[in-house]
Amino acid sequence: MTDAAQQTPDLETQLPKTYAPVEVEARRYAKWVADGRFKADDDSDREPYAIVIPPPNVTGQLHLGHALDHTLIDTLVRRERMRGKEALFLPGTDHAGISTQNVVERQLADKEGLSRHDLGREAFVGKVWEWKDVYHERITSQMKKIGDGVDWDRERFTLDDGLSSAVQTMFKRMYDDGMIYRAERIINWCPRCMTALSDIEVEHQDDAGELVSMRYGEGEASIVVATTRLETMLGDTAVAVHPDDERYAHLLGTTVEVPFTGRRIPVVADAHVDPEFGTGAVKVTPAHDPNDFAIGQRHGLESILIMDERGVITAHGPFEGLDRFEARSAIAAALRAEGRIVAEQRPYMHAVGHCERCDTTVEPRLSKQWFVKVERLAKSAGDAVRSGETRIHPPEMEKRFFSWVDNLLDWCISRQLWWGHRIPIWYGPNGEEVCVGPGETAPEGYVQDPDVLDTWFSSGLWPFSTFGWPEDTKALEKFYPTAVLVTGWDIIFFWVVRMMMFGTYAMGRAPFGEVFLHGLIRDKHGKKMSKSSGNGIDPLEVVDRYGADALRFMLARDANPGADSIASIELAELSRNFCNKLWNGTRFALMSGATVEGDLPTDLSLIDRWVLSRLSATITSVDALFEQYEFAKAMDALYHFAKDDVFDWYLELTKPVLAAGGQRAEDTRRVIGHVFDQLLRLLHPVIPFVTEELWLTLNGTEAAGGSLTVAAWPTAAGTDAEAERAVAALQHLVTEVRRFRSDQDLKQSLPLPARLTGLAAVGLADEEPFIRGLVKLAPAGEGFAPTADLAVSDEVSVALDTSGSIDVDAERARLDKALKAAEKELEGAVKKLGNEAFLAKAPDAVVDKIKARKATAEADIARVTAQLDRLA
RNA sequence: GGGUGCUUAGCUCAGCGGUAGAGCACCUCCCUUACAAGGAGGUGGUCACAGGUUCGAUCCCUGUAGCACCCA
Repeated sequence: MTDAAQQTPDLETQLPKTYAPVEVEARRYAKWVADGRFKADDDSDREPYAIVIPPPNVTGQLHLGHALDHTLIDTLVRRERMRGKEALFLPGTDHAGISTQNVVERQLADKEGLSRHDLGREAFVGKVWEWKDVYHERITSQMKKIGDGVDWDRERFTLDDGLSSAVQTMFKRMYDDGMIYRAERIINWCPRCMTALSDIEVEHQDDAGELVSMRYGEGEASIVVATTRLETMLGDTAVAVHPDDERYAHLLGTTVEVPFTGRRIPVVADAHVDPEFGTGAVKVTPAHDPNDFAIGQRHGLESILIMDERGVITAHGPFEGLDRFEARSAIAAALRAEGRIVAEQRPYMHAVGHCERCDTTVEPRLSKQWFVKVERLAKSAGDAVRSGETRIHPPEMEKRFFSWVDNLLDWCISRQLWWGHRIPIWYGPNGEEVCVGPGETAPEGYVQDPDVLDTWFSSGLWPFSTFGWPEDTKALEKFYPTAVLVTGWDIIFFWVVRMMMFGTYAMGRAPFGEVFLHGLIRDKHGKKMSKSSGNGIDPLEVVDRYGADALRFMLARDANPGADSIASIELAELSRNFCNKLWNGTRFALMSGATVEGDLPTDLSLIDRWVLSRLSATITSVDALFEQYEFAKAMDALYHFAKDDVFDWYLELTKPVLAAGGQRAEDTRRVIGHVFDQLLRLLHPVIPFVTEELWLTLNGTEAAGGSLTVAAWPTAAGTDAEAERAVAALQHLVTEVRRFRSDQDLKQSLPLPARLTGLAAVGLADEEPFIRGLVKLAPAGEGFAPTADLAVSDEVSVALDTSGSIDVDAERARLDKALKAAEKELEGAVKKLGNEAFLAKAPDAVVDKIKARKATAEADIARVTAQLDRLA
C-alpha cells in the first residue's frame, strides 16, 4: 500500500505473521552469552548494581517460584544495565546437604542395593559429586531457557574450593571469637535422616495423636499426668507441678515409681508448669523434651536417653528394641493392664514437628552438637534494618523480619551427614580440641570431627564468599554490598537473616541495601505449589508452549510486592498474546516505513505530539514504579501504553496520514520509529527475547553487533497537556460515533453524512477532515436531514443523517440510562452542598470539586433531555 | 493456644477518608491487507457482616464470621 512497504518486500520472510518464540529465544540467548552481554567488569568506572541469586538446590529443578524470583531479578538487572550501571546477576547453586544426600542414597539403594556405609565416606562423597554434575547441568539449562541474564563466568557452588575456604575461615574466626561452641542440648533429631536439624528445618503440622492420662504412684500418693508421647515415660525423672498448686502441695518432696523401670522419681515444684493444662501435673523427660530439659536443669534431674538414633527404644525392659511408635501402643496396653490409664483422648489434634526433608516425625533428643551464638549477630542484623542501612520492601514485611530476628535461639549447625563442609575441629588423644583454619594442618594423631555444617552456614556467606572473600578481591570491593536481595517472603528466615548476620559480622556492613520480598505462587485453589501435592506448573512447560517472554510477563504482571499470586497455564496464554501483539504492531510499523534514522521532526502533528506525550508519561510512571519494586503496576502501565495508546489509537490514527503521503507522512514515519524504539526498550528487561528480535530489525543494527541489552534506557521528554486534551476529545468523539453505529446496527464502514460542531473549542479545529476520515463521516451536503444528534460533550456535537428512521428505542434506552446516572450524580452533589456541616468543615478543594460535579451533572441532564425531546 | 495478614465485578487483583478501577471471563457486531493469539461496542459491584468515629467510611476504630500463613 505504501511506498515503504514496497521497499521492504522481504519483511514477510524476515518477520513472519506469527511470533515463534522457541527458535528466536535459543538463538538470542546463545548470542548474548557469546557476545558477553551479561559479563560484569570489576574495573569499570560505572556505578555497580549487583544481585546475587538466592542459590537454588543444585539437585532441584526450577519451579514457578524460582521463575518468578529470577524474572524479577533479571528485570531489575537488565534495566540497570540499560541505565548505564555495571550490572551483575551472579548465578550459582547450593549443595543442599540433607536433601542431596537423601537423593543419592535413595538412588544408590534402588540401583545398586547399597547403603552409604557400604561405600564408605570417601567413595560415597565421590558418588554425590558425580550426581551433582548431572543435576547441575539440568538446573543451569533451565535458567538459560527462562532467559536469566547471568554472568556465567562468576557462577559459584557452595562446595567450591573458594567457598569452602570461606566457610572454614568463617568458622575459625567465629570459633576464636567464642561465637561457636559445642554443647549438650535438646535438638531436633530426624530418626530417618539420622541427623540434627535446626529449628527452621522442622515443620509443625497438626496431627491426630492421642492424649493419655496416666497415674503415677498409689492411693493418696498418686498423681495423674497427661502426655501425647507415652513412650517417653521410660525416661521420666520427675513429675512437676506448679509451686502454688494446692492440689499437689502434699506431694512435693515425695517420690513415685516409674512403672516397668523400678525407678523412683521426685515430685518437684516448678513455676513454668501451667496449672490450667490437663491435671496441672506434668511428667518430666529431660532427655527428650526441651521444656523438660529446662526443668531438669533447674532441679538437677538426671537425663535418660531411651532411644537410639533410629528412634528405637534402648531402655532396658520389656520394650527394648521396639520402634518409638510401637512402644507407644505397647506401653499403653501394659499400663492399661495395670489399671494406670485414667483417660484416653483420641484423636487428639496437636502440632507435631516433622523433618522438612523427609516428613518423618522429629524426635527432640539430648545431643552434643555445635551451635552459633546468635544474640549479637541477630542484633546487628536487626540494627541494619532499624538504622535504614538495609530497607525492606514492602515495609509491612519488617514486622515479620523483626519477630524472627528478635526471638532467635542459638543455631544448631552440625549435621550428622557426609555431604557438606566438614567441621574443621580436630580432637587430640587426650581430649584436646583445635580449630583448623584454611591452609593449616591439625597436629599428628588428631582426628577430625565427623560432622558437617548446616548448608545455610555456607549459604549465609553467599553475598561475599561469591566475590572471593576472605581474599580482598576487586570484585568484593566493586560489588559489596550488593544492591538488593530478591526472594519470597517465606525465605526471610533462611536467607535474609542469615546473610545479614554473617555479612555484618564478617564485612562490617549489611550485604544488601534493600530486600525485596515478593509473594508465593499458588495454584487456582490458593494452595502453595509443591511437588508433593502435585499441583505445580513446570515453568519449562510454559516456555515450551508459549515462550520465555510469555512466562516472564505473566509472572511480572502479577507481582505485587509481598502479595501472593495465582498462576495457571491459561494466564501464560494471555501473555503470549501480548507478545504476539507487540510482534505484529512492530511488524506493521516496519511495513509502514517506520524509521529511526535522523532527528525527530520539530513540526509535529497533533497525534504525534500526543503519542510522544503519552510515551513520556509512561516512562516517568514506569521509572517510579520500578524504584518501588511495583512490578505489577509497571507492567500494567507498559501494557496499556502499548495496547491502548500505541496499537489501538496511534497506529490507527497514523494510517490516513501515511496514506496521504508527503512531508507529514515522512515525519510521522520517523515518530513511529521513535515510539517503537522506545517501547521496545521499556519492555526489554521483562520480555528480552521478542524485543531484541524486533529492535534489531527496526534499527537494522544486527550486522553491526548492536543489541538492545546495552541500549540506553529511555528518559522522559516532557508531556504536552494541550495535545493530550485534544486527543482525549477526539477519542471521545470517535467512540461516541462508533457506539451510535453499534447501537443502531449500522456498519462502521458505511459513510454517514454528518455535521460536526464545536471542534475548535476542544483544540480540534484543524482536524475535521481527519476525524471524518477516521469514522467515515460524509459531508453534510444538499438536503442534509439529521436524524440523530450526538452530544459528545458540552462543546462538541455530531449531527448525523442516517437517511431514514433510526432505532428510537435503542437510543432512548441509552439516553435514559445516561439521564438516570446524571440525575443520581446531581442528587448526591446537591445533598452535599446543602449540608452546612460539609460546607463548613470540608476542605475548599473538595467543596469546589463537588460544585463542579453538580455543574457537570446539570449540563449533562440538560443535554440529554434535549436529545430525548428531539427523539420524541 | 499466641501472632500476622486477607475478605472489593463471575475469576485474579489494584485502590485505602470525598459516593468504585484493571486484566481476564461474559454479551453484541465485525475474517476491514499488522495482528481472529485480532478489532469495535457493551453488560456487570448495597467494597464479608454488625456497631462506632467523622460533615462524609470500601478506606480509620471495635467486635463477629470465614480463609490463609507463621510460631508454640
